[in-house]
Amino acid sequence: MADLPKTYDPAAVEPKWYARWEESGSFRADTHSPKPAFSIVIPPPNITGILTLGHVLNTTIQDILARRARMQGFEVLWLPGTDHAGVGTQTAVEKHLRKTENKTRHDLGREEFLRRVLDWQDKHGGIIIQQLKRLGCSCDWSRQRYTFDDDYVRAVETVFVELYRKGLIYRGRRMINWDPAAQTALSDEEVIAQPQKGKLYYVRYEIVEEPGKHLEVATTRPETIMADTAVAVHPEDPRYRHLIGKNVWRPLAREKLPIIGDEAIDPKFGTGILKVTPAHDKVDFEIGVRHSLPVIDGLHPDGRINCPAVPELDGLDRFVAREKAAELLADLKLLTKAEPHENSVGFSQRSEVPIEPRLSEQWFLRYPQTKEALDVVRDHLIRFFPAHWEKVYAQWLENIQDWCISRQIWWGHRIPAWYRGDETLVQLESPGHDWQQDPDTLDTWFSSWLWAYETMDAETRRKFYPTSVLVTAPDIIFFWVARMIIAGLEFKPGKTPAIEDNIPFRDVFFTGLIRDKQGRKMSKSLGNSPDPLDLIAKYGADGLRFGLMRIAPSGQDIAFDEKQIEEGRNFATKLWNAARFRQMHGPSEAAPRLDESSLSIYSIEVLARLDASIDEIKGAYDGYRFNEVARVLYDFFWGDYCDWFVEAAKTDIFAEDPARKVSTLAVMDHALSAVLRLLHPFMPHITEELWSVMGFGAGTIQFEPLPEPLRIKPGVAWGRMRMVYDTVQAGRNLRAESRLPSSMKVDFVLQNSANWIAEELPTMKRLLNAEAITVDPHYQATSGVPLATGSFGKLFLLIAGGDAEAERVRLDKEIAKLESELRTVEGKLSNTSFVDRAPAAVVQEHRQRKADFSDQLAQLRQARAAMD
RNA sequence: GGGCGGUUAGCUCAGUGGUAGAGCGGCUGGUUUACACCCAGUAGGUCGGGGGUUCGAAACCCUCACCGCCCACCA
Repeated sequence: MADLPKTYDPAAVEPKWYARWEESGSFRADTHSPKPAFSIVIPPPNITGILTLGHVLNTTIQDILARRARMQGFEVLWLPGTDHAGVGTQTAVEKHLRKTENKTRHDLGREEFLRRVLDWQDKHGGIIIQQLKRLGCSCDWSRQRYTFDDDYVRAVETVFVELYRKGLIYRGRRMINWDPAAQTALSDEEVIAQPQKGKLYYVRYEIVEEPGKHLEVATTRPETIMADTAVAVHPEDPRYRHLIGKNVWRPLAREKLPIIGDEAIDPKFGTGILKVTPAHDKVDFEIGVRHSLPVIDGLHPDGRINCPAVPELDGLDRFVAREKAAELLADLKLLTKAEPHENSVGFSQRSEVPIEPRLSEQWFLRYPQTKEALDVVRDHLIRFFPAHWEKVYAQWLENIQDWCISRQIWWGHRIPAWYRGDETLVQLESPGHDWQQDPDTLDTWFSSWLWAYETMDAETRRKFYPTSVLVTAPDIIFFWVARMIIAGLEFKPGKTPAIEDNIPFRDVFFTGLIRDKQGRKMSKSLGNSPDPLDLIAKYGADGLRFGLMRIAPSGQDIAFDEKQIEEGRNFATKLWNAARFRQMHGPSEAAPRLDESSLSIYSIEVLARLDASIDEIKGAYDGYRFNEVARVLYDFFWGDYCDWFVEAAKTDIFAEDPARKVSTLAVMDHALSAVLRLLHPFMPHITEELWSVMGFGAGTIQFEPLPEPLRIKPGVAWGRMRMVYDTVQAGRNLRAESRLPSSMKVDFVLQNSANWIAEELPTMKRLLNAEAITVDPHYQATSGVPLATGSFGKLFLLIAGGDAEAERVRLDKEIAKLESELRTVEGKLSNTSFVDRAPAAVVQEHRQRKADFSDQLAQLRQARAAMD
């Protein structure tokens, strides 16, 4: 048995064990294993991403589940990989290009740009994998996958072709969300509505048939007036219904527009009249379809105005044009007013600019299996933790719209569609040299939704699909979770066609979001996201993991505080030192023998509490309450085991009776061994190190079975132990209330007649730091003796050496305190700049205090001298 | 507009019908032979407001307020 160093050094221990685990193939999943299967696929981080606290939370939970499953005897597959992250990666490379070469991707051309992306990927890709390893993640790295692996790409394309042939994927000219910065279409999910302060402009449109009379229209977007093709009122609106069928003059790019009636108009908003701009608004587009209105596209793809008829506006950025259009209208005396107005504007999730609703030719998916996807969650074939996410999920599926899957970016899976003139072919291979492939790529999520099974070969799938649990953040419940469920149900990759064999996972655990202390989301731009690698350097991976898990309540947001990580580190140190203490008293037993008849009451107590903790931990795991598991382990180990049991056990350990010592050390071994195993999923490195040093098992802790409760029966021990602890607590309290230094030796008298107490007196003396404890059922105290009453009877505190000794101690304290204060004052007064510059009154006050302190001190010293 | 979370000690959070808890921070005391990344003690809370159910509510019901999130075509 090696000696344990005085302090635990995670930086040395953690990488050592990780390397050994990898070398020994501990994380490898065996498809031929007879053990039952447990599997998780990692939510693939972006290939060029770096580790965030969110990843730490997410992957620590997965690691905990995987490691626990191994100890429970499952064959575990934790399948890792990365995502090519289409828009995200492309944006990063474009930004870099602009900064270093002042070029856009169009300057380079598609081929060269993609070469640059691959360079970028080679340079930055995979960093996050190394970081995950540093955290201790027990993924089967031999199976690492990438959404851009050749066969994965082929699978994505095949799915596209298949869905096209089923008629579920189609190409159409429809209203989509256009990102003018990235210049690509986006799905509805990639648009984030944000309240925006703007103005509501009231614009007068002259009625053609009634010259001089106007209709007033309220709009937030005067720059799109040139693309108006009608004005609309509610057909029942008494103010305006007689005007339906007449016309107005469009105030910019003057043109005759019909006044139409449509139910979609809210008579209570603004003036109750809507300008209809079918090319630039979803509602307007639908109105346009109902009334066969022409569609005028008044914007360039980059968001500039496209309207040569109004040269003042043509070519201006849309937001500049908004101001300018208002000015033009004001000049024409057609702007009545502009009042402040707050409305909700859709922003691109990626480029953070307002999206532009735009009519565009794109590829769409009509979602299959939506009803089935609802059913599997509602019927709990797939269980959500916490369950309230079921409602959010259902709400989305019930209102689902077709998914715009084509993107006008270059980094991604190419759409397998081929064109020649008016002909279109959808197939994997090019039909011939005179055919042009569709230039667009697919939404990244169109590849991610196959992740749960396309990362596995047929054999692996037979053993490990469906996966046991998915651990993810709730912000991708629609992007990923829901779509994976749909993909599983649609493509049926399972071993039989049965629904339960094809859902991608049985449980979904939604983590919380990590926020900073002010409750803000962690973000790069705010700079409020600590680098997990720094935290690992400071506190160790185990400390970070445990600290984070202890404050991560199921599914609730977490306010991050580095203090919590520090506590995780402290807990690791505590564990280390408790093991050191055990080790100092001889070698541990791998299989300690516990003879129930010879156990001390403290042993029985700690074993019973261990039993209870094991039960609580199991219950907490069943509900994915990881913070509860961590809390139970922390409380049991630090409180029950270290603070009470070890301290009480010292009586036996330092005493002469070998039988009691052996028994107590056996209990320590049992408890430590159990704690190490229970803790291993949370703190894999230190537990492995201690397991090995203590010699609890011949090999790695990773596959050791978890401890089972002994079902120890406390009998009379519990009551006795409780009484001892109560006495100790009361005695410590007495001592503190009497303001005695904790180092000062004191005597206690316990007024109690139980004869078993004699046996426990040495332990009570130790815990109370008492010189002596006398048991006397008939003790008569003189008045004024401090006393406590409780289950133990009465406890009296006697100062060894009598009251005089107590007084001596008290005086020494006060003298020391006064001396210190006096030094402070004298220090100030000897500082010339203080004496010269401070207000005279302040200096005077200090002099007074110096005099007072000196007087008091003299008196105290005199009194103290008189006692000797 | 609809939905979902949350509001408990200075801070971060536990606690789902039975005497308000932990850690940190504060204060007091401590070189007790595992650990100062520690030990002992202690102060601090009309559990967001109001109403109701109950012998009893932090917890259950109603309502309001505030914070956060999600969904939604009010220009």
